[in-house]
Amino acid sequence: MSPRTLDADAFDQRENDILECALNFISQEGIAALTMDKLVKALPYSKGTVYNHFSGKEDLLLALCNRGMKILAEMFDRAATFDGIPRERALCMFFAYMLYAKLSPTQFMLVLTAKTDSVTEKASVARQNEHLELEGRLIKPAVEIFASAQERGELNPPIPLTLQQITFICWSQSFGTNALLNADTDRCSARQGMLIEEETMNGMHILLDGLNFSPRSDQHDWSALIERIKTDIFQTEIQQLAQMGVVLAI
Amino acid sequence: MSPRTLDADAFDQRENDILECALNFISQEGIAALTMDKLVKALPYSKGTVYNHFSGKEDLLLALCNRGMKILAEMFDRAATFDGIPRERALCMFFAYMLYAKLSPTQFMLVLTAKTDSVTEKASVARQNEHLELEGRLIKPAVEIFASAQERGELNPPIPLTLQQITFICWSQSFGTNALLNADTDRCSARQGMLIEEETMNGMHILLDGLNFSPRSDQHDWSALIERIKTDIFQTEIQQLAQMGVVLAI
DNA sequence: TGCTATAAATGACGATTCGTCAAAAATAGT
DNA sequence: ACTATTTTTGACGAATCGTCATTTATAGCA
Repeated sequence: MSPRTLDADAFDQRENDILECALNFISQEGIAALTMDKLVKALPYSKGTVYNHFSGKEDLLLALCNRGMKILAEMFDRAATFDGIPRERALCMFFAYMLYAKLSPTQFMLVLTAKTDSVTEKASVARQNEHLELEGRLIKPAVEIFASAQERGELNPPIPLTLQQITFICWSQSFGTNALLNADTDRCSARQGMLIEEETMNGMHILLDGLNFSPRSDQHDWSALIERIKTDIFQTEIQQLAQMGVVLAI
Repeated sequence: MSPRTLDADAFDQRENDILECALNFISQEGIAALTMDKLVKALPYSKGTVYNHFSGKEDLLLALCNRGMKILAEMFDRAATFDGIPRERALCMFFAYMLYAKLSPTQFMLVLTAKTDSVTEKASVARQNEHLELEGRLIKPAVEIFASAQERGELNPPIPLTLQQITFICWSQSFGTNALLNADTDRCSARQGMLIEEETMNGMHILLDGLNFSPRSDQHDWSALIERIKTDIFQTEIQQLAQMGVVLAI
């Protein structure tokens, strides 16, 4: 009556295979060079199967972006567990964002692509909802850090702001810095000599000082904090960067 | 011996026609729907002629982005002439950025597209150099404002920063806010209820306070400043927004 | 072990899109 | 009117997209 073949996790596994293959391709050849035909050729599956997972190229790109955001969410969760005062935890979180941008530049740049109309217009609704949910999940630990700071009286913005607004402002800063500095930097005079790791920290300190988030940037040993973050929380990521030949400037 | 037909400004005029047509198309149908074939059909020129101006679709998009940046540069120049203290002029400038993003959302979003690899990889080198030069031109008046503030002793960052770094930090903040809030906002909980005009100003005040850029946010009548900016400098733009049915929340 | 009903995978196909280039049209001097 | 040269044209081939009729694989059943 009902004999059939269903896949349980095999489906997810295969979806991951496809995404992994697409990421490899993009990393080597660039987004522009990725076509569904070429991707299929590099895959042990057929075109129909790929289209069974993704409604099209844009949907696949957004899925890849979301996959990266899950990794980032995990890093954020880890940052939230950092054993320190709220301002230290906040810095740890945005340090994680910068680390992700350096570690997976291709996937980070997909966030830009995802915010582009071309994708917004063609990716599947389900995938876009997933993207928005992930944004919410990313924001959450940050809001909690600011909340705990507020409870402890360590956060006193000069103008009335909700926790969401405070989080959003920091997110904007961090996003902007990563987006602008992840692109080729040498040729633009305005960005010449800027390092993503330094400017992320500079921007954050200025912002947190502006929020009256104590202790202020000149009342604490922040370089010691960076060292602790690097060894205690993100040792794995630092090692991965080292394997890529990247050494942080801070 | 040498009889021929050359175009002087007619060439530029036609290039502008093409861009205008492309912008109309994108505004109505979206970037994804724009194809060279359709664009040519909507144009009194042939495909070869269009390709005589632009090396391809990406090149055209970047040209459109650059065209918008020229308008923005003009707005920045106007902002720099604002008769006020440095912090007022700085706010005026980033107010202009926000205004541009609201006034020409399509063109603002093209900046994101322009930073995407697909474009970076396919647009012509000349167009990309133009883009970088325009970025430099945009930054310049901002640097000068911070320089004058520094001379007057009104700018005392808690950590040592060059004028370029200070400018970059503010640019990042502004760029991030505009980019994140220009996209559809309702569905993401993290951005719910956020207004681009409010958050731009909030972010800027926090940042400038963090830079010890006097007078601080709570030591001056900034709402009066906004009114002056709206009537004295950007009256035209405010009217254009009004015609679009948009009224600023501030 | 066959047999069957259904799910899943396949890849050939038509429709678009891109960018090119040989041919046609336009132009200014003679 | 003729000519040398620039400019425009749009038909073309290659590449890409997404679909869908067909084929293959599988699980239960006799």
